[in-house]
Amino acid sequence: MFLRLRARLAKALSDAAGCDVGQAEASLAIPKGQFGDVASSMAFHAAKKHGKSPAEEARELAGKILLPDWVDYAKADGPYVNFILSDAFYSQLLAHVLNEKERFGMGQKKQGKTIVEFPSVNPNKPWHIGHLRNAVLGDAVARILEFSGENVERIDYIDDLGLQVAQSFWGYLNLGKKPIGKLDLWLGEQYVEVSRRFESDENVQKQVRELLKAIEHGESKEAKEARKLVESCVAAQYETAFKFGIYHDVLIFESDIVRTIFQEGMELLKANNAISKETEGKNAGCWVAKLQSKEFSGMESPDKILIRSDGTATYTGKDVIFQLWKFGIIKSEFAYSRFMHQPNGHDCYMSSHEGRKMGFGRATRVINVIGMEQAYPQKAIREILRLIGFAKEAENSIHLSYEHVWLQDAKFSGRQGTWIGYTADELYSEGLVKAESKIKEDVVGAERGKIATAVASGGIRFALLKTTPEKKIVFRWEEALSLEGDSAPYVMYAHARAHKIFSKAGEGKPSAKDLALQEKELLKKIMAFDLVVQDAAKQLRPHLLADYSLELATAYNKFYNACPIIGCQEEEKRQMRLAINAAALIAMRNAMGLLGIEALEKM
RNA sequence: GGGCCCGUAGCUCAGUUUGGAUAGAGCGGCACUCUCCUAACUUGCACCAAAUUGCUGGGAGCAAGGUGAAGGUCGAGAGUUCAAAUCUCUCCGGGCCCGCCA
Repeated sequence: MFLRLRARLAKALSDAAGCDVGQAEASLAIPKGQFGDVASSMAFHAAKKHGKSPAEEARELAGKILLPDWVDYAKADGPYVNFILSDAFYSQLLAHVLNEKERFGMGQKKQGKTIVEFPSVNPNKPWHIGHLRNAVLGDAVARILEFSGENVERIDYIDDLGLQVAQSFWGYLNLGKKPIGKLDLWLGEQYVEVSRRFESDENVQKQVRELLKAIEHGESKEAKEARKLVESCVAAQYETAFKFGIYHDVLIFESDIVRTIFQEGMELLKANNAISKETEGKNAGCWVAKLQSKEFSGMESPDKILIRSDGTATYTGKDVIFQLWKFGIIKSEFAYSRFMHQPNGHDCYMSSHEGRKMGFGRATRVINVIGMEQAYPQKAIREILRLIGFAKEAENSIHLSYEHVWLQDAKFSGRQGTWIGYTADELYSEGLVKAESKIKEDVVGAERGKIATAVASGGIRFALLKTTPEKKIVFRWEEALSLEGDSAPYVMYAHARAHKIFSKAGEGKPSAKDLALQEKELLKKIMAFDLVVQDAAKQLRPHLLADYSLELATAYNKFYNACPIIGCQEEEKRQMRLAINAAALIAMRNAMGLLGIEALEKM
């Protein structure tokens, strides 16, 4: 509810200081330490305007300002104006939270649609820890945007025409081994072997190339068989995704892009003179886009090839067309069929040869969650959109980049198999074992399993989410699976405590009076939730919520220790504390939901 | 050659967009809170998770909870500003990108 409080204070402040509301709003913050509940640095700006000292100005502002009843009083501390919140405000806050419940912190419904594309893993290997970072980041961003009021569509791009898939398919056909166990893992392990053969044996190379060509011609027997293999592999990968609460709305296959929308897209680019066919030089015979903006000026050759001289599309070429489709610029439509029913109750669809038309795509904003090493091609896509006159779409093409997960000194390589031992499934199993060891012995059966899976999944998600995306993560088992300190279980535990009290004694009465320090601190944290959601949504940074949920849990634990709730002798105080407890419970649950951490009622 | 990202406590990281008061957490280490053992004493106190008996001294131990203290040239330097971890410039260290690969 901070946003509402801030708006009111900004109005009063700008009236008193005689300046802009926006500036007044920007000057308002929740300070740390004991400087007041809300603080403004407005006096610095106003003082300059009025030719006074900031301290003098602050004194004057504090005396003059017409305060809403949410504020008890304002005081000047040196050049700052600090506001002390009133019992009326805290009572309002409690009533608001208890009333809104799972809607507490939500933003207003917005127009338009945002597509979030993630994690787009090659369909010939299992997800490893690095892929999981992408998936968890994309998933959390999607949850946060949805909560903040946006209409979100989760898309996964399946590259079923790549060399990697052809290699794996060749191995599947020729190595004479039958798939055992989880298909994605089997394919991944086999791919390491095929890749070795591919590099050392020219004959294998030739066969793989031929196979790739056959796959690219959609009608061939090989193409159909390869597609089936790819679909099975993605289904296996999604078993992993579901363990971590990650779901999608639709899968778009590269082969369908080539078959259904590519032609129209290229015609559009040609018609807008965005691309041209080179007749001489090293790119002779290729269709290229000439990237002329400043960002590309330092490059040796700012021409981006979209169609090779042999007439096939480059990766970037297909990506450009795909991006055009995401914005609804291309009119050709995919056919869709159901891919699978997901454990969250929603069906996930896929583009396919046959099926019905559905309303996917046509977004107003597109967020591609892709590693930062792809910054350049992503920039090229934006530039090409701009070149053909879609400036707004270019502006709304967002590359949500993140750094990779590292193994001490090595990177993950599908080809070299350095991922073996670090799959998302293995991480999850280790997490389960670790979680099991912490659960009290008297918890048994289904309940025990439920706690263990929630802790393993939530713990790993949190470990990957708490760091800002642009920082690389060096993977260490102990840290990824840490259940102490800055971790999901810490938050989950605080929630379970609050729930226990709630289930025993109810939600009390939302009336605040004679608040203790710990009660105030907790209420102020609860108040800040909408601000954090707004920031996280605007900046596309889920780690802000990870931080917030830790602070909230800490504030709750301090409150819990300092203020007896159920056993409180004064009935009025008891009712108030129950209300604070219930409000904290709601705030914790909502924050956890945005991170994809299950809010258990018992641990 | 050009460009992007990172550098904050021993370790792992928030804070940098939007400049504002003493730079925040977690881990590890230290001292408590808690449990057990042991020796002596006996007055009060005990509310929510856990437990059903505890408290003080000595010893040992557990920790998804709490408390306290310790730990900092914010990579270096300069500039802008009333004010710089935050903005600008230069430099240092690390990573990544600039393919008719994917």
